[in-house]
Amino acid sequence: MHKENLELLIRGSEEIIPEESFSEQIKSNKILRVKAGFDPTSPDLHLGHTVLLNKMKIFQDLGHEVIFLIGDFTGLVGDPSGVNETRPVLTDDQLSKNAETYKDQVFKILDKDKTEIRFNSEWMNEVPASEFVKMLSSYTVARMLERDDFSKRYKSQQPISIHEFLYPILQGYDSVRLKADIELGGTDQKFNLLLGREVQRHYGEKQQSIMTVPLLEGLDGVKKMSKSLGNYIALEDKPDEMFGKIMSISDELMWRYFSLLSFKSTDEINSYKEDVKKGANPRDIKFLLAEEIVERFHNGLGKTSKDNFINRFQKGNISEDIDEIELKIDDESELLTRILREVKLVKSTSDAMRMISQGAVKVEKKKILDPKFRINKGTSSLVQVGKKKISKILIK
RNA sequence: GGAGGGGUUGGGGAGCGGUCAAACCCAGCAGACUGUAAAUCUGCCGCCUCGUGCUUCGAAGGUUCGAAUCCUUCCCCCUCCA
Repeated sequence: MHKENLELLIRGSEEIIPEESFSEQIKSNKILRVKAGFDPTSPDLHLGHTVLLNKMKIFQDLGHEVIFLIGDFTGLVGDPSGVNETRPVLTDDQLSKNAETYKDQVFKILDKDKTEIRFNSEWMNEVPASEFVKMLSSYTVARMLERDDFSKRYKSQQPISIHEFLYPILQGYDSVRLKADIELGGTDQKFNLLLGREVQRHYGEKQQSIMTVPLLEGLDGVKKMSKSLGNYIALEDKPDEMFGKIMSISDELMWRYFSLLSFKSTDEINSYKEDVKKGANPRDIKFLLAEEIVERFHNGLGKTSKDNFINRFQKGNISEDIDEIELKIDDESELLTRILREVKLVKSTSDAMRMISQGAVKVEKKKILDPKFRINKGTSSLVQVGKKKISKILIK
């Protein structure tokens, strides 16, 4: 029983420190407090986050107390992990808004009734200065500078603000306040997680064990999935969009996604690999992945998305249920370039001009090459820019 | 506080009085080819009313027919010394 649980928890994780105390904790039969922190800087949860959330869910299913900590206070500081420049400081307003959005999304995976949601502003706003000093004395500048991202920035003469040193310490202090037994995080969080142990010791508390999970690469297949890099698949993405994004990843990356995101068994995944080796079209295997994931976040729509996809890209049909956008104009007709900009199919008029000159723009499936092309009032037309951007626009 | 170096279009990084909307690389976008994959090739990659148009090179002034390039002041970053 214990052994099985342990295996279940370990599977897919990157590193557990220290391993012995972790396995003892699991074997102890005690209900453990498992903490994972989220920075409310990007309001959209994406697939990258789900690797961690899924792990949290497993702890939850085994009866442990899972704490979803929203770092609204630490968000003011900004996590320096893996960043080569100082992060911009967010306003209170942005932070609270982002935090709310998080809450809505996280229960697509976690069990609402079994999850403890906390904000670290809860205690951080009340910490007296004397306590703050004590907290900061738990670590040294020298050790802080050993850390990879800091030392790189230091060497390459990039600025490091003092408040950035605070972040890992504050995160560690959260563990003290929450009496965390285990803290989970991405591999980029290793330093922060470990520092939590130091802070706990400084406060005479039991030290947490830490578990890191792999970081999911973004659509580009190289950098980690993140909102700021724009290479993400959001949980809130529409089914067709989600399906399309998954289909656009490279074949290589697909296996990575299978192992980190799919709930299919390892055996099953291996058999897919065999199929591809024997000549199966990787695209068809990718369909399975895309369908599974869309299905998970949009109940019952996995199959529909797949059909839409095939229809649109393999058969060249354009599905009927494209949202129609209305655009009001003053004159009897309007320049296509302006329409494209208004409807946000392009980012500027200049961009529209470029797209047209490159033959990327189609109206009612006919390529438009005239930069002065106009559309009359009262017509509804299907407008495409490139392969992916399609809108039905009603000019009023 | 002192000495020196530096801030250029998303990132990196040239330019150092006109030929600069600004080399080059990366990222990105589009086209061809495809499996909306990868690779490759081609083009684009500030803004608009698309013109010998307009606004850019940390900010504000100044010199000049002409400034990203020179001068002044200010802001910011880095290094060394204190």
